[in-house]
Amino acid sequence: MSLNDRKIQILQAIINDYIETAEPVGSRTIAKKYNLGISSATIRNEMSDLEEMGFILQPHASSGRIPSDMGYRLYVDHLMQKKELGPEEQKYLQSIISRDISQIDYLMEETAKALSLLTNYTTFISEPVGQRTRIKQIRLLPLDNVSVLLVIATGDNFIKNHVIKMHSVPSDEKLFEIGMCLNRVLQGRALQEIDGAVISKMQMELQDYSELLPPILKAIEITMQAAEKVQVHMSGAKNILAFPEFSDIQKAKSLFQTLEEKDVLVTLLEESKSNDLQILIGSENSVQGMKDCSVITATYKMGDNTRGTIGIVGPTRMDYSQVISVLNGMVQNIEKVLRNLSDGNKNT
Amino acid sequence: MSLNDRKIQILQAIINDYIETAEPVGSRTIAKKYNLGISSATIRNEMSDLEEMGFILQPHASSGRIPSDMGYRLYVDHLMQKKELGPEEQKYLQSIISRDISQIDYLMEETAKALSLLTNYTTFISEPVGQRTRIKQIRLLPLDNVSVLLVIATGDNFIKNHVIKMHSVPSDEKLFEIGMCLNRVLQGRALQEIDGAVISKMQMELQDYSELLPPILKAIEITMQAAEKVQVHMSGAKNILAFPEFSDIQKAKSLFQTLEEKDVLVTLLEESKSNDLQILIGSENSVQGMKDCSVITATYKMGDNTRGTIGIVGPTRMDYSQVISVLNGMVQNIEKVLRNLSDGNKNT
DNA sequence: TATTAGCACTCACTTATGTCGAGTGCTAAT
DNA sequence: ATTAGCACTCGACATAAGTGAGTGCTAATA
Repeated sequence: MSLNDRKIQILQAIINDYIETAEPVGSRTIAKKYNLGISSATIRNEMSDLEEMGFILQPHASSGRIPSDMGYRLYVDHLMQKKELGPEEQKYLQSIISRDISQIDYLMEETAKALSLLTNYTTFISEPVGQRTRIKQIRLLPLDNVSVLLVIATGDNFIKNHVIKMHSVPSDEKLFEIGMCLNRVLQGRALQEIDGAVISKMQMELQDYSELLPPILKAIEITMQAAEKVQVHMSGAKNILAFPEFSDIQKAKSLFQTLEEKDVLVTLLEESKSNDLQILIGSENSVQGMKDCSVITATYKMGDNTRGTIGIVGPTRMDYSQVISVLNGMVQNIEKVLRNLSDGNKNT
Repeated sequence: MSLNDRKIQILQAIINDYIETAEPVGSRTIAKKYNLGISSATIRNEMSDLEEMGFILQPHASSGRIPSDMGYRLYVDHLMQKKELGPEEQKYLQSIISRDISQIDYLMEETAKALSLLTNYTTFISEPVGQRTRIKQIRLLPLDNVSVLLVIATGDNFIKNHVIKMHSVPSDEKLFEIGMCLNRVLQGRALQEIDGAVISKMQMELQDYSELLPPILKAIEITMQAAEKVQVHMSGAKNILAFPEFSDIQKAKSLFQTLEEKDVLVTLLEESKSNDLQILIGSENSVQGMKDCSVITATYKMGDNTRGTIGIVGPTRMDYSQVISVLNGMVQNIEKVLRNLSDGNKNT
């Protein structure tokens, strides 16, 4: 029993129909709707074979067939034809990009919103992260007479701040001096590389300010820890409720539960980071609680090794080709915006 | 027909029972469960009166009664007895606070999570905002050979950054000089107070750097605009799905829709800011799409005039007294953390 | 030999019907 | 003023019958 052309045609028909209607599809429907030139009886025989091979299954005896995860996998890998973006979608993507976005979290928020609106699935997206764990530059600034501002620029040009409270604030010059010293010693280092040796070196150099060093080091630690945390933005969670596969409130609730745990999403996105495009269908997904969903992730780059990931979650019966095309379009857009942000607007 | 003691007892019984069971409560239930020393027939007569007065209503003829918004209002204003926090709740609140939280958005996130966990309702919380629109201090720092970092401290000691890209970066000293000038002119001003006069004054003082001023001003504008946007964090949206009043997927979906629009939430929280505690019951709520919900908001302060608001949304049949006690406890906790943050840990 | 028409059978879904129980309002007795 | 009693209402639930989309199998056909 081989997967001949006709079987593939039938499988394709089943998948297309099921993606559209969410109803198990029967032999007669296929015979009528898709002109394959064969009768429903023949289709029935072929479907029986397809089921035996594991590409489709029956929710219950004497019902139509639905694609299995394996069926979707075949579809995604070999059958699906790539859709091009429609003009109105293209226009919409443009309109997102055209606005003046310069705050990274705002860009993330808007992107997620746009994607969930376009696809009607749930979107999440992680900020671009690269050399974020390395210290590029440190500064100390006097803020008022009890506060010193610690500014740390990380390797991927993200900025983190921390206000340090002190009983008395050293002069601007002294702070500058301390800052320069910190810079000399810590530049290029990650948090976990700041060990005893490094600290005692700083203590040596900053003997005159020995009482200032501990709070500053503490602040650096806190700040770098925060910097290492990857932010993730989500949008369109409500879309889940529109799908018949989640009309059971319990199912919807448990998926929501999963989506509310940011750690899970971060892990998921981080794991996908090495692939430009990754499709996880149903049980292929390692996240418990998403076994009934498919997740499509796409990675966007921002020069060097700085990258972030977008994920779209939907029922396994999702419109893979549409999501992929929208995702590709969006990745291009984001990369364009980020390029503008990092070197396009020099001094103008 | 007056609202005598007995009627109030009955109303209270109805409300308590309905909050607990979500089922319309009948006269016989009350007679059996609450020992009021009167028969179900008498209760029936009183209930008929209470309905006429508008405190309760019948979902359909020949069913039990449920409280009306007006009934809840009476309950909240006069009948409800304030609950004290249980020991395990108190402990839980302590455990949230005891952790070392120094990043404001992390504090918000954790607070929201804790509240939604404790109450089983949906929580949202806005960051503390005060003199955020006023510039307290401006600095310019060289970052690398194409980037200058703009640091703005706002009146309420929040820090905003913006990376400005330039073809060539002036020396440290020059940037310092420019920064000081900006400081002199802009300190204490809000974005909308930077008018033509102010700008030309800066142009005068910074003649030598005339080509640098426009991008810097642009960056200041963008940064201050971002600073004015109030961040709001939400948690526990999924809890909505557990309530029978939202077992209709459509209803749940439309509430989700509302909750996903951050602007709506921000407005809601901002409007409540002048009250320490505010309770909006069902139709009292001005937000369309929340007419079937009650919203309890509490405001926390952080010295001066800096304050933020916490909101908890649930069905009108929510456990008002529990939410209020948890909310009060949490406000105290947050204020403690914020106090520590702003002056408790001076130089230690 | 592959295909197809025909047929019996399955099973979810819908509709109709009856029963149950919690609840009400009214009336007459206490 | 209160209460017991009674007729009535109406949603919830269970049962039964009918419908339709679907299947698998068999025998006839190209």
